[in-house]
Amino acid sequence: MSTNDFDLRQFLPYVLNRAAEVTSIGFQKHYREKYGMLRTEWRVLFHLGRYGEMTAKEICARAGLHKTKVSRAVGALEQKRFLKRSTQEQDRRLETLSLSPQGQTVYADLSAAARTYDDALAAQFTQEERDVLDRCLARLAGG
Amino acid sequence: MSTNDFDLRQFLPYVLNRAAEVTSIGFQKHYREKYGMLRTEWRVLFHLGRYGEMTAKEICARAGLHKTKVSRAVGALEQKRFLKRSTQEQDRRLETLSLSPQGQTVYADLSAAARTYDDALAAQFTQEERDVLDRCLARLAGG
DNA sequence: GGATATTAGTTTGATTTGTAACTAACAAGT
DNA sequence: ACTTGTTAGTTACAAATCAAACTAATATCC
Repeated sequence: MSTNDFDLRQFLPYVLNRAAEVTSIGFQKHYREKYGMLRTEWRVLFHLGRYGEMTAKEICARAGLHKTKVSRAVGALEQKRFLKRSTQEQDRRLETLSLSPQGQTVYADLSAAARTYDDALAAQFTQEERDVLDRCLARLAGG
Repeated sequence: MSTNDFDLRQFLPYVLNRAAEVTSIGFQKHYREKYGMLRTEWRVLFHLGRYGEMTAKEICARAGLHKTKVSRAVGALEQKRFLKRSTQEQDRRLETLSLSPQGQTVYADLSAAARTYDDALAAQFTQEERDVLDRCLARLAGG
């Protein structure tokens, strides 16, 4: 049981983190340089743009984000006029969040950039590799 | 070109990040709860334990970490008495870093835990899936 | 040999994140 | 109605990160 037969380069949390960092930095410039957004803001914007209006709670659940992160991201997106809040009548604790027209434009731009970026990443793999990769990552992330 | 045919769940940077977060949190308790270490400290310790003594510069290159992160991690590990520094004679800017006996014990414990943890993760996959996954991640992380 | 440039590593201050306590609205039992 | 509990979201403070400026040692150019 030597300690020397364990290689960091095969330790999944490590390799996943490095791959995530590398690929994230590449995409970051799209939302950061162009719109001054943070990663969580981008995720929140994406969820609203892709899946339609919803409450902060729902975003937390779908995106796997803590409510304080979502709260701050929503505040920042509101300041940028990318999203609107409207308190629900039947339960005034709940706010329905939705993108403004400007937010929708930003979403359209960024989702197109994301697709292009993802295609470039996918070009490194065969179709079969990509299928396996997606399947494995979904299993890891979903649990 | 609808914006609605792009799914976040197939966007590689997003899925990689979620998988990395989920798997990292699971392993975190081993180094955090037991030894009060941070993720960067654990990475530095691991590099020294696995690959032998080296300078901070080399750790930066191998681990893909910024020098400020390494500097702080080295300071923290030194305070915990897990590593020693020794200035090189021929170039006194360089410090050779190496684990103390105590640090080696910690490394042995954590690398064993890492292997167990990784085996549990790997159990979700067939051997072929795991091979493809490792290959793809290495390609993404290495570029 | 002395000015200038590099390099290894550290420190500082601003930004970002995490944890936990907090407010406000609603629900439910008595 | 009124205490108690729960839920949605915010705020406050501590911890962590990032970028840029800094120090000290060495290398290089004239």
